Amino acid sequence: MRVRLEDVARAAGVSPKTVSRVLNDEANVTDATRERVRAAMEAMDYRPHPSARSLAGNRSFLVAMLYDNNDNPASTYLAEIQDGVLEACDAHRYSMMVRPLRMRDGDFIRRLDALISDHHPDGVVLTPPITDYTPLLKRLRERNVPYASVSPLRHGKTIGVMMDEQRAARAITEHLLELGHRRIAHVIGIANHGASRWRLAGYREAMVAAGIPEDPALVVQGAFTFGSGVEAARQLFSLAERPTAVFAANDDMATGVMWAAGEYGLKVPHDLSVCGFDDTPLSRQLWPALTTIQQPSREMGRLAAEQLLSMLRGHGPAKLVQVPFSLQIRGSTAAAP
Amino acid sequence: MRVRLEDVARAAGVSPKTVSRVLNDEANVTDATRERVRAAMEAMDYRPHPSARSLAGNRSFLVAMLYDNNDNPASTYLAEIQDGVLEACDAHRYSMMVRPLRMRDGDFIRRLDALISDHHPDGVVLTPPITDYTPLLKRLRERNVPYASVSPLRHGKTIGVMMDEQRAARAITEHLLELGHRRIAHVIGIANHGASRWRLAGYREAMVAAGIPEDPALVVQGAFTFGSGVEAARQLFSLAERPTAVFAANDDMATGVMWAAGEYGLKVPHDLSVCGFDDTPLSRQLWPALTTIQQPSREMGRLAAEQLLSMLRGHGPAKLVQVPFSLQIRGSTAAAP
DNA sequence: AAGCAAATTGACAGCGCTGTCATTTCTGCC
DNA sequence: GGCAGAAATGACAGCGCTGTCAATTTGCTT
Repeated sequence: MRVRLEDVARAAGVSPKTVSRVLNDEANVTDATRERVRAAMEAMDYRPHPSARSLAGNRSFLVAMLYDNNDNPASTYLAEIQDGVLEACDAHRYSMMVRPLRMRDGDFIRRLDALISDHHPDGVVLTPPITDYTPLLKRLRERNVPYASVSPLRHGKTIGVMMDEQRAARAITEHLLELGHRRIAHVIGIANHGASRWRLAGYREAMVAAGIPEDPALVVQGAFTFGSGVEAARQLFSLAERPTAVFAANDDMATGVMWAAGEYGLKVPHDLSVCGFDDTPLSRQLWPALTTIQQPSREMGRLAAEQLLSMLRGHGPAKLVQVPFSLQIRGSTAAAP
Repeated sequence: MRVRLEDVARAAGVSPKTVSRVLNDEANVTDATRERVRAAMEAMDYRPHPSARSLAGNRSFLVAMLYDNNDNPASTYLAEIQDGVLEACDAHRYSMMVRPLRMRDGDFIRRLDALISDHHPDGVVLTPPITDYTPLLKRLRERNVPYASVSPLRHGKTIGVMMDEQRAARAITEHLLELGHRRIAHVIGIANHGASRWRLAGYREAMVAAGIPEDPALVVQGAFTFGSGVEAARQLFSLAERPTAVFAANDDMATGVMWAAGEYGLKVPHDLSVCGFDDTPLSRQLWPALTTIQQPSREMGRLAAEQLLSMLRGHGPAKLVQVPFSLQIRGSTAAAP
């Protein structure tokens, strides 16, 4: 038989309401009472019934994680964020549900409404690129559902987590410059994604600072996929004056660049330096291993959820926390030929 | 203000209980009444409150998907299954929660217990490799939680979904044999995973049928990762008598094999044919594209959940459904040199 | 047309919690 | 020591549904 709050109350010699107060960390309970109740809960292995809690308390203890599984970045990235969000939710005894939302499909606002009406999440975690989709943000505000974002494009009053991607991109470009490279190409990610913009901006910033005029032929469009990296690289390698280094906006594209280098008989890193962004597991498995920027995706998911939860629980003002990046220098970059 | 069941009842001129019956597709409601109630629900955009439903009805309308994020196969595989499970749950208005369970950690039974006590899932979907972990299955039965499995190792009374992986592996090996290959190597996946066993068995079956004696040097251990594929291939390419074809137990390892081929100056498919298993997005992006077995992961997730739900809803006996595979012949395999 | 079983519908309590507000118990202070 | 005000605790209703069982209606027989 299930242990109920009432049973705990009887065991601890207090009223059910007091047990409820302890359960919810409310004020106005003496330490002695609190301790007694805690002990009773522990002893009886009491587990509050989430449905009863949410029915009576008018909150769901549910966080929904929204992602776009159409236009999405690498699925390992999302999987890691998901793990992080889950960890934070678990820690605070919230449950989490995941929700794919295809923004290209027209009905996503209806699907969002259905999610809210059907499940009443207390809050929502947004992942790129839907962190930046204005109609969606608007609807969430209208419906009064708090949200936290992972790597949002705008940093206004948004809460969540971000990394200084522009500075990271600048750092990795500077690494190439220090190795003596001058003709450094950049492969852009999907247009309009914040990640693409920042990384391009960081690349440009470093080049300008080094006094190298921009060569438009060296900046080519990709789409975050391996295949788009291959395409972009073929374009670059067909140039009369080839680049000696390529900075791709993510690891998948960088891998594509390395693949294409093989096709053109270019040895990495001897003839061509390549670097990426994200530090996916793949990047370490390549040979040579890929120089890249480590982005702590799992941790970012955790922190975003943590901010959301601290807001939901009224623990002071939540903010947009910044996580550090780290430049992982590996075998794919070397001195310019 | 929220529309409640009572409001619908008033609008339809029936008792709340009757609306409840319609909501739950129960018997003993005349078609006329049912229709009237349905119309009222529709008109008022009624959404039942899940917590109230589960509190009163003693069921949660929740399905948990369990996976091992430690020892896991490619995360895209899990992501696809997750999408499929979600689709099925949505269709039947169940909610879904995901649950990583690291079987290498000792506390996974405790974590499973916590999941059950905290969230009361009505059922559980198991993904490889935890489909086969006996203590876990035992605990689920003890706790009386129904489950469905994706690609379970044992096919006893388990419900869920499977593919005839052995026959698929045999088919792809036969494809290599038809191309004239005799020295065909196999890279095994993580030991004990059902996938590894079946694929090895299918390979052997085809070789035996073709009358080719097994050369133990051609069967090497891998671990489903790109890196392990590279390692395995290096081992194979160092052999005095190299294989002319390699069948790797999944696409990631096959990609590793192709990578290593580049290191050894072997042109795929001219000098070496390579094939994989899974038909991951990556396999199409490679050049040459990878010959592989298409496994409908998303569909498998959906079907497994569908079986579970039909069992939960008492819609006849659920079973272990089988999905077809399809051999995707692409550029990475060609006639033996 | 009466009579009976089966089908349909409804009344009501209660699932396990929390919100509201009343009550009791502590403080500090003159 | 007595009193006001704050802090701690408790009583009780009710969140939105469903299970149980009783009441009513329907369909069928004879």
